[in-house]
Amino acid sequence: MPELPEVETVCRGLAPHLEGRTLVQVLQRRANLRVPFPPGFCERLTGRRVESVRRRAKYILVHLDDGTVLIAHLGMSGRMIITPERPAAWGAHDHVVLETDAGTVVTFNDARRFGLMDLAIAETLAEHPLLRTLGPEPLGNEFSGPVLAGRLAGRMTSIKAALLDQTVVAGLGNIYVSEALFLARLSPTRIAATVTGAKAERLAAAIRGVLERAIAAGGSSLRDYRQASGELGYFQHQFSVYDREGAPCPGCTCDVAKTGGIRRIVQAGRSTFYCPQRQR
DNA sequence: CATCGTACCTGGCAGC
DNA sequence: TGCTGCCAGGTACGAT
Repeated sequence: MPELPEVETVCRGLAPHLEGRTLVQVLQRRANLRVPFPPGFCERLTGRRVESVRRRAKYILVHLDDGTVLIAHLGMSGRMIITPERPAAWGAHDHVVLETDAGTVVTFNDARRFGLMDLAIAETLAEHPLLRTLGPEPLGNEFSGPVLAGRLAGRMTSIKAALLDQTVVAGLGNIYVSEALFLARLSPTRIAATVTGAKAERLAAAIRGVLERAIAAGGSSLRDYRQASGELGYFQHQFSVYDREGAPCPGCTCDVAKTGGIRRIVQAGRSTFYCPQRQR
């Protein structure tokens, strides 16, 4: 999955093809993804004009002219494929198809089906169960060291696990949590509640910085992730620690033969990568 | 509430 | 060349 930078990249790729266009045909090629589609899914979208394509956390939000909002999540393996016309044959995991009055076709493809689509009403969007409990947007004006520290207060779990919790801060995933903790020089095993003051300032700045740089690079292309345009992102070449077990720490000068370089541990069932010398 | 383990689903890859 | 087991960007849910 795509984390915040990949979802942002997908939204930016979709916007020019969807905004201002009318959805002339919507196909739903199976009954459910991670959850069932809402009743009347295709009918409620067909004939509607798209006003905007936005992002909240890792959700894509497509606002339509009647106040309906299409909520889409890419899960781990979801992709939006844009083609100038309907493909000759459907792919094995092409689940939803949106065709615009320009003839452009957007196909939602998701092999693992951890993604989902739902419909909401614009006026009550923030109260939707999928969005209601989300923490602040890390690229928003309201996000800061003190805000982050406040949301970590009282949390006795690791800072790694806390940052993966979308109610603490929205949009981070397994890659960018490792990267942000490295940049902030904080150990992933540190108790979340101990990240206060200057440490929280460092972490908030690291989160914002790494997400901004990843978006500028078009996201990270690992395995099946691609931009909506089909292009690869390039941020994976800039990872400091993620998937770099045993590699030299880019911030340290110590001998890899002695330190073992970047270390991989498992927290809450997921890989974490970090430099034990540099991160405390 | 906070926290943890588990489940969901498919595909790619290393190792035999 | 198979086969097997492990791993993968996420989230929800139940148990404690």
